Amino acid sequence: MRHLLPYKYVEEIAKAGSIRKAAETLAITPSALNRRLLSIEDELGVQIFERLPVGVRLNTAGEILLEHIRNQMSDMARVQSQIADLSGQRRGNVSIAASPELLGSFLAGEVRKYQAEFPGVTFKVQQKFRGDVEKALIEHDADIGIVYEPMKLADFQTLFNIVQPVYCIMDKNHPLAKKKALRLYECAEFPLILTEKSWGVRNLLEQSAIRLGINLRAVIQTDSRGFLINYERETDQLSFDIQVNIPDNLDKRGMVAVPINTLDVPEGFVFIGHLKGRTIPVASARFLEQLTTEMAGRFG
Amino acid sequence: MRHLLPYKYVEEIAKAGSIRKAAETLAITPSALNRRLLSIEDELGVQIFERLPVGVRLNTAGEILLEHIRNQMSDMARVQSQIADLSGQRRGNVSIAASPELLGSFLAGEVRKYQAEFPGVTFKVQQKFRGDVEKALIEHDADIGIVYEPMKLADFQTLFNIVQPVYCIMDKNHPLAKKKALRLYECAEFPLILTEKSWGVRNLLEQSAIRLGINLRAVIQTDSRGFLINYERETDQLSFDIQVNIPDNLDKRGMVAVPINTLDVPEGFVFIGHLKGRTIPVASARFLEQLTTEMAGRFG
DNA sequence: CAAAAGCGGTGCATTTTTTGCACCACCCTT
DNA sequence: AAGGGTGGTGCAAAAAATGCACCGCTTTTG
Repeated sequence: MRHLLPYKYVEEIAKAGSIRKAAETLAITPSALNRRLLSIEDELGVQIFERLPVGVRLNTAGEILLEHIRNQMSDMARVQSQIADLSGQRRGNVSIAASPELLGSFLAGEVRKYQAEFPGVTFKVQQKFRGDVEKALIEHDADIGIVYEPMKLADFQTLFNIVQPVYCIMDKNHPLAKKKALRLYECAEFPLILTEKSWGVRNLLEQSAIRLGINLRAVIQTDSRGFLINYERETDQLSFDIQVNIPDNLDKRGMVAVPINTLDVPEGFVFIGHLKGRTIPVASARFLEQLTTEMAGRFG
Repeated sequence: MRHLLPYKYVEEIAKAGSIRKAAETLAITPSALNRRLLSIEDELGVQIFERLPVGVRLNTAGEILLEHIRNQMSDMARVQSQIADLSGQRRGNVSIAASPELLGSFLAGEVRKYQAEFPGVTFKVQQKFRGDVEKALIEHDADIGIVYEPMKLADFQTLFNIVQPVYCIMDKNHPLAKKKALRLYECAEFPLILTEKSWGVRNLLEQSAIRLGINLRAVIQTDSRGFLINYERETDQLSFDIQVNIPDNLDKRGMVAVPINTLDVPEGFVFIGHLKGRTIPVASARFLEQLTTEMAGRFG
């Protein structure tokens, strides 16, 4: 859309913090970009950026305008998506910001299923920690937010939520493998594979450990789910995950998943939704629908 | 805002139903306007208007786009208003769509009071019948809606509502003038000054009359409040209005207002609000605030 | 039934706008 | 004091938008 090029320029200048840098990434001359900015400010009657010796920075007026710009651009994306949908073609981009806990096999499977049906739809999946999912929505960096144990939900329009108990994953020959449910102190006797503290599961475990006076001993601490998958574990080591991520074929890999007593470690909540007051593009809305239906069917 | 000129063009073409006519009111050549439209459709990848032998008409895609355009333009107005407000100047336009019942002395007084404080603010006051107020909001023809006895409120965000009983207005020497409250059959014995049936007050009266088996005899029927004000009435004639429109100095004009028994004629409701999901400009928001505060104080 | 009038669309010359280049004044870091 | 960074500006070139004249078409009019 050529007519909202000025918007793109403002956004880029704000992001780069300098006209010259923005001009570079926009592939135009600083002089041209500068003049466009001046002309916008002229039309608006006020400055949008305050000029610093090292560049420019948005002022209050600029922030108001930038919010409008972001709304406007993503609403235009919605319009295009909706128009494309009219002619039967399902196109567009589904942009998801999710906590790392939710980026497991489940989400990947759902994306694949959706793409098989609508090959014209592209996906953008970003990993964001609990507090940052909402931020990504606010900045229109993502249409859909999926959070485990969110920190706040002020601008978050929840469309679906579900409880997700924490499971302990171990070798099928592990001493605890035959139990129906585990107490946390039982787990604490073995070497643990844990994620970073910023993950929701780890947070639940730590808080429970503090409350119960238990010390969790991490032999491996990582923030990478990929590493966890590829790591060939010792038979006595334990790891943790939420229900949604436990694959059906876990036993074929010689592993089992045992739930942890919810009195010890409370169930966490998964929230799925979008930014309050937004109408998201058709493709995103449909994927959201598929996601929640599937979740409700499998874990409701 | 030069960059949303294309939007203005699309809106005007849709309104005019013909490129040539639109070009005339936009003061440009039909050729130029046509090319702009073609370029927009080209960028969008689909036609926005279907071409008829007698002109053009929006298709579905065009309607989706037009809704976006209207949202976008009025949100830009809000941004400008908010930015202007930052620098201490209160500027902008307050656009009101109100039922004729509410266009009496009260609203006029409030507008005057507000303009005395903020001379930079302009007002646009449109009279709309009950069902059309909401329509004006949807089409972004007005920021604020004020309705008496609305027909539906699907897209209406109510910020304030208040009951408004119907009063009977008469000469101070009228036989009924000394009463505390009137029954409808008492009024029906005298010649009545009534508004058109599309007015909410008239509607309330008619429905009550039907229910009670009373016949209302209108000696004068008008849709003009101005006429009512200037009409020098016979001493036995009765007119009706809602509480909010009864001026303080009514007795100085030798008239009195007597409420009608609410068992006969139920109280009507006044709703004040704006379009759902909108953030209205600062000036409008402030005026809305003044309006509701004043109403609550005087009639709450 | 033919002429006239209205419609959207297009080629071309003209006008307006935007861009790129070179350069200025300024501030901070070195 | 020098060097590298910043935003801003005059001027010529490039690009985009516009107006004019005209086409093909359909509906309306006489």
